[in-house]
Amino acid sequence: MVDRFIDDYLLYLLARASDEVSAGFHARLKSHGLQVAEWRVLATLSDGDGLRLGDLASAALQRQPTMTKIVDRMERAGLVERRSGAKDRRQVRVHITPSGRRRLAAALNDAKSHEADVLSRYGEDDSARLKSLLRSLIAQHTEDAPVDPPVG
Amino acid sequence: MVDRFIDDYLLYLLARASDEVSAGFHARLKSHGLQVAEWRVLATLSDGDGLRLGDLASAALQRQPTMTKIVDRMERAGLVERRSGAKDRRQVRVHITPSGRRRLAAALNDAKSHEADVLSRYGEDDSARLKSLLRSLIAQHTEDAPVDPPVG
DNA sequence: GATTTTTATATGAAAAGGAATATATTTTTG
DNA sequence: CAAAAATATATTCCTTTTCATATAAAAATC
Repeated sequence: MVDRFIDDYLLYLLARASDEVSAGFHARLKSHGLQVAEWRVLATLSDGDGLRLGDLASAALQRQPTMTKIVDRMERAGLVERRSGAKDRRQVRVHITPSGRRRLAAALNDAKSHEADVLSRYGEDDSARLKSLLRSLIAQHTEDAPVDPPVG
Repeated sequence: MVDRFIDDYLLYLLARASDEVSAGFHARLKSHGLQVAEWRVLATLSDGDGLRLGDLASAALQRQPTMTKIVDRMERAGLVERRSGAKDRRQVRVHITPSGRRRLAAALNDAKSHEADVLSRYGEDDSARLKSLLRSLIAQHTEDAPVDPPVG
């Protein structure tokens, strides 16, 4: 059981940690009437001047056609709005609405207290180390789009 | 951009790290004709005497009704089989087949080299620390099903 | 500057996932 | 031991996602 490859496999540990640690908060989100991706959309749009739909998709860890539909839903719900802003008329900039902002505020409180609770088991050092390692993993795979990817 | 709450939010860092780090390997899986959950099923069943469907579901980070359908598919594909083993006749034990084992072996090679590649940027220390922190997060949220959950 | 290529978003059909519940079996309780 | 509660898996219906591709606009090329 403990000697299976997968139990020490980085990708599995990451997925499982994400899954288990998030479960409680994601249940809270549901009670706010938000899906996980919708929460990420609101949190991403909270400041700044809107985001292009494609950028929003990658920020929320979704594919572009999925984000089109998420924004459709959220627009219907009045949480965000599309503005055909820029000079490039293909682009759609998505903005958070006042109603979206209110919804976000509620979820944000839960997010903060949940995170504090999770990290309360760790000291400053370990908390910082954990986040730093995660950030480094993200950076490693974001910056470079390798011409000849190592394993494929 | 860097000062948004979400960019320093543990749950987002975990999800994003998992997503980005896994992307390359998951693409490889697809070329082996495997979905992520299917790969986890095979890797989980690789040793031992089969697993109950429900245990398999949580090992593969899926819900039980989803796992029922995954096992349906994989059984049709000849990768696993259901055996109505135990004394408890409600239980279904899922076993990997020789064909499933062959498919697993191919994916396993990719998994190992991919992980080695990801971790090659880190020393022994950081690699161990990362895995240890992840394991600790998992343990924290697995062991205890708190009677009165902190945030909900 | 017309044609080709690339980029951004949308659409549509099919696959997958999720919540609630059904079914079958076992365990518990009185 | 009969009735009730609990457990394991399956099923149904509905929502969401995915893949491939369409559409529209900009950029690049000749």
